[in-house]
Amino acid sequence: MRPTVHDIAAAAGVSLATVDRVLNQRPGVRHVTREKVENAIREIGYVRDVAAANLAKGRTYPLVFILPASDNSFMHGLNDEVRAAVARSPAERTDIRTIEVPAFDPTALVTVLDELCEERPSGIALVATDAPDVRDAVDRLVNDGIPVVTLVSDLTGSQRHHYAGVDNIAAGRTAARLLGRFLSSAKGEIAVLAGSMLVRDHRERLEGFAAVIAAEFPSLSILPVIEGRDDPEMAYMLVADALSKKSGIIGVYSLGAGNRGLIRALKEKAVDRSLTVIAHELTAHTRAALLDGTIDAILNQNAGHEVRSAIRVLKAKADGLAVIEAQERIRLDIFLKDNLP
Amino acid sequence: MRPTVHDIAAAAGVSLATVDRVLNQRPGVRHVTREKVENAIREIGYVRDVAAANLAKGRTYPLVFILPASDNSFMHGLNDEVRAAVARSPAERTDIRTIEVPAFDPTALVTVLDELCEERPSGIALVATDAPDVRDAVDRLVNDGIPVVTLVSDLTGSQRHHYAGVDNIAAGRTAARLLGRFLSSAKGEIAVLAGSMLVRDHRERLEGFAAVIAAEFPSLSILPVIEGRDDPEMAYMLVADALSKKSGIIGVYSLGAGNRGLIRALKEKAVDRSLTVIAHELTAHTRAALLDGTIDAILNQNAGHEVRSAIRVLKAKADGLAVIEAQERIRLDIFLKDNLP
DNA sequence: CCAAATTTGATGTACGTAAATCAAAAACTG
DNA sequence: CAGTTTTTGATTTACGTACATCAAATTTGG
Repeated sequence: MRPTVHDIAAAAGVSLATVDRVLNQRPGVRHVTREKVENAIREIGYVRDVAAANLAKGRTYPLVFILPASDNSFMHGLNDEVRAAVARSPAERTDIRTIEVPAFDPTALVTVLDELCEERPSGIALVATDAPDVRDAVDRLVNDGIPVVTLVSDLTGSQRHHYAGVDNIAAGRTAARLLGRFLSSAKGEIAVLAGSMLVRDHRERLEGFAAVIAAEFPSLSILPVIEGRDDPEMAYMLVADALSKKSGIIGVYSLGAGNRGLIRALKEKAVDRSLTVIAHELTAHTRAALLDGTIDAILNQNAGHEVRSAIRVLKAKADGLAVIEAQERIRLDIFLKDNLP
Repeated sequence: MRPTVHDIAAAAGVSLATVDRVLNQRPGVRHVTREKVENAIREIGYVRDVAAANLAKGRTYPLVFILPASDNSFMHGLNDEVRAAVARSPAERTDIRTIEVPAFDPTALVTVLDELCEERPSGIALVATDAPDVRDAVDRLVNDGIPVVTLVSDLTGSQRHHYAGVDNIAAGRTAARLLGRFLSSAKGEIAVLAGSMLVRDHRERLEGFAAVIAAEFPSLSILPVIEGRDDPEMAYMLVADALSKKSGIIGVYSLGAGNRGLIRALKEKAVDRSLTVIAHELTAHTRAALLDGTIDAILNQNAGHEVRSAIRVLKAKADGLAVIEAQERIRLDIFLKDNLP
């Protein structure tokens, strides 16, 4: 059986109360006694039974998720996952609240963050808009001792405790290599559809994509980025327009959301052309497009994993525990029509 | 605060003892009373506090992992993950034992399984060799009420409770599409290196691979499968031999283990040829080969996820709880040189 | 060396559930 | 309706930890 506090007390030759004082860093223990206990803990390999501890403490973790109010499938999916986490709340001792803010709006985000400074929840997860004001607001929270993790998109230069999302530079590079190899030695132009260069994840994907295309696929040239604000309608118009005007396009990389619009544009304007298309985020729309051949590959981040990881990290930080970075790494999924879940 | 057993007792107008009898299906409760309690549980939305229950029960789960004694990186990795799970045992209330059996040896596997029938652990996970004798031995265990999950490779027609591994047909199909698209319209032969057709995962990968190549890439033809028994030495000799004799080979699919040998053969015999190579399992060797361009893509199953999933499922089955299949789905990782972890 | 302050021990209660015991009540049986 | 069986209630202990209280021992300062 694993050792308990009683075993430590016996091993260290002190009382249960003293062990408790050491374990929970309460005052009133002499230095020598504290060391005796700590040695005993190490020697018999005691690890606190977290379940029992939480039971005794009756602790709950009030957490806040700040999500952009974007009308695209990915954000809806992210919302669903947070709701699923709320449903698991009783078992996980969490108490999760969601706040919606306008997308790509640093000011709104800062307002919300500053309000939370007062409320002092156990932890905050936010989809960051990458702006200095937001960074400062986050740093204020961090300095106030409130754990903060960025979700999906990171915040440059901030002191956030953790980023729960994929490596977007790697994602862009991967997209480039897939596109480049699928197109073999063909020569032509690549259209890139993004949401906004205001969010770091989109900027990084583009950066990685452009780097690999430039270095390894010189026969491909990248057209100026189309910013569709993750909005299906806007994406449709912009992409349809580009396809009409540019006849040299042989590939498309959609690195943001709003793929509904992209797919519609492709079906209307590119039926006769054999485009190679790579998109991000597996949704009902992109899945159908992958299956019918409109899209050739989908890069995906699993929103469920991201939400669960964010919660685990926030809880750990709230308790001052270490995070196993390797375990919290969010993988980049690559889907072809054959390995869809 | 979430409801407790006391709340149910009050709501149902019965005593705590009766609630306990219903919750833990103990005898001595009239049908009407039982229903009263069950209604109360449903109405106030009670969910058992598993942490508290486990604490009270002091329950542990003796589990057994049966792994093949193969000297390749993947199996070493699997072993490491099981050891990591052993390290987490105290926190997870598991008590995990590992048994090594000779690889591809149904008889040895059956012997071990039959011994476990006596020992009656809480659950068994095994890397199955796909043979009727093994299936019968597993079915005996299942009929004895012992939870059994297959790990990495499944067992045809058996009543095992769960399979913790990737969809190998999908994996084979994915490999075929990647290879086909990377090779574009090139014409030539594809060499396939497998471990053994005695294990179902390898058979299924081949099946999926061959199906897609035949249906969608008619310019490619598949050479007779090379069986390297997941052994690096054997794989080296067989692949080197094939590369020397067949000059029409333009692609290689390695669907099993022993890639150390494959890589050596490729470096020695195919420096001058531009082969497209897809292999399974990310190890130190395949990773290096992917980075230096010897391998073009790696399909991977995350051994850690498989082991953790197997444990979760075995525990759930031991307690007669339902498994959330979607959560236990093991994803197929696709690695290019750009998205390595 | 005495008083004050600090450190330690002893003990009890609580968290939510499991499991057991024994008594009381209710339901059946003939 | 008495006697038996079944069902229910009341109560207690336990799991491992947290936390509070009060008394006792030890150390410290003057």
